[in-house]
Amino acid sequence: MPRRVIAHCDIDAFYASVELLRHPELKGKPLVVAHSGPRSVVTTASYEARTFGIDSAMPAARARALCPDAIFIEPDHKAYREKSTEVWDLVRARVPVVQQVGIDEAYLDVTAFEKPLPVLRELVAEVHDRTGMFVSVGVGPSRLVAKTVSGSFKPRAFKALSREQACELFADRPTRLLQGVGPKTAERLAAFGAHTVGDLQRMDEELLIEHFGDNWGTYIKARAWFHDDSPVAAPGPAKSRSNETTFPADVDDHGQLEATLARLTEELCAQLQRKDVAGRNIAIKVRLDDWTTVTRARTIGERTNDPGVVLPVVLDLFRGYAPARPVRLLGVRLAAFEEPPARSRASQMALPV
DNA sequence: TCTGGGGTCCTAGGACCC
DNA sequence: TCTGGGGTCCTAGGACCC
Repeated sequence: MPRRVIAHCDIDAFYASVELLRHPELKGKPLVVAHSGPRSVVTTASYEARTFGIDSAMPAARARALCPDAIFIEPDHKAYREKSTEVWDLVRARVPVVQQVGIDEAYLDVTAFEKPLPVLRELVAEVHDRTGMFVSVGVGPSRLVAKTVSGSFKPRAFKALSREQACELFADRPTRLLQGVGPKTAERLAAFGAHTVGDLQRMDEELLIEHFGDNWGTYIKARAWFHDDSPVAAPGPAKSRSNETTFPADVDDHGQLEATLARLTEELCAQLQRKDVAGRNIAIKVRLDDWTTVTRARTIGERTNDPGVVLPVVLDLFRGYAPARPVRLLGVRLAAFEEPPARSRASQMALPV
């Protein structure tokens, strides 16, 4: 793998920062962007709110308990999309290889620049001047190093680290720091005594492979040493689209559940029609009051985005499962957007010439 | 204080075909 | 009466990410 210079750019407290631009009088106050429902979670907390222990994905009710004086703002996704476009258009105007990840993050391959850091400095300054957003930047030989650096030094991070420096600097941090190690893997690793990145670095690879499988064992061991050769590449077209909703209170009336499935299906099909894609795989998702999650799927012969075709399948899948407990969440999903596979010889022969 | 919504990728097992 | 090996497609669940 030839030498690479990768940057990870992350807009600081993105949604909260957009709100502060529109409501400058709130500057310095703890700000929480979250929907108002009883089961909503925090989308973004300003850094003032984070000092109270509030963080993304936390139940909004808990955030309110932690900081009763925090100002809660309903998300305005249209405004965030527009601001996001402004920011990443400026980035793409200066850097040709950009992989956007979500609304507020991107990886940049800046290997081709003779002096990447000054280029990135100027970019951060320009983005702030023209959009009001602060971008944290981590730089390293891989996406993993860049991402870990930006995440560890934000807000307003600007730092470059070699792989060796990352191995040393993050050795005492929890394994969870590594992108790819989620709560479950961190828990399993802890059961082997691997609590920190350094512990994982020292762990016997054979033991990891034995317990985590060939792929995953090799992968997390490499991550602990910050080895990562994944390229910065624009993602391909979407492989699936879905629409789901959590009820404010659990629902056990099947009439109401089916009406919700009909609405979700209509909305999803309308979205697919706007994007001019159609799928052959139709799936439903049902989450019960005890948090068990069940999916049922069916692949049909022809691609479709017609609710008249999709809804009967959705309802059939739902009736086949017929949840016996109150339902918390319902979802509908379409996938398999690519051309159907070539027909088998048998079915070809069955067709008239 | 109970835990959103939109995605991706991986695994395991079964059906079916050659 | 017992029993191959490989490949593809599909379903269901789970982990993870933003």
